[in-house]
Amino acid sequence: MSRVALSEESAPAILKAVRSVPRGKVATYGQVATLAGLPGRARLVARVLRLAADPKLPWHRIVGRRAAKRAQVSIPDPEGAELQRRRLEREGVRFTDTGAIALDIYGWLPTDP
DNA sequence: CCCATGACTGATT
DNA sequence: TAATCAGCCATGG
Repeated sequence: MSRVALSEESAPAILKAVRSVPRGKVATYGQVATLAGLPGRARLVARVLRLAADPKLPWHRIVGRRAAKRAQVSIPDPEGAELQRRRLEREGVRFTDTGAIALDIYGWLPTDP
């Protein structure tokens, strides 16, 4: 009867971790997964965010690790990627000339609120 | 059970 | 820095 998908079951913890990322900072999918107690489930985090309908959710603060070393926000939809970038820049997150994010500066460290 | 897909990631080249 | 490859995990056909 209760055959609920794992993504639905883990959603609460994942969304909570996402909401814990402070403004002006960014976290990676893998980081959020670990924070949610689901190490190694980065793709699960991505799935949950894609299906999340909560407009209050700061999903734009979650980026792929690739976004750190080079330009790639992981979002398939070009419009969504552009929206994410605008939202981040609005919070003070700056991108390099190549379109990458300096995680060593804006990457969130749970010990740095 | 096999296979394909994906808002991922680390290692290699 | 960028492009590839190979693992990885959950979901759905």
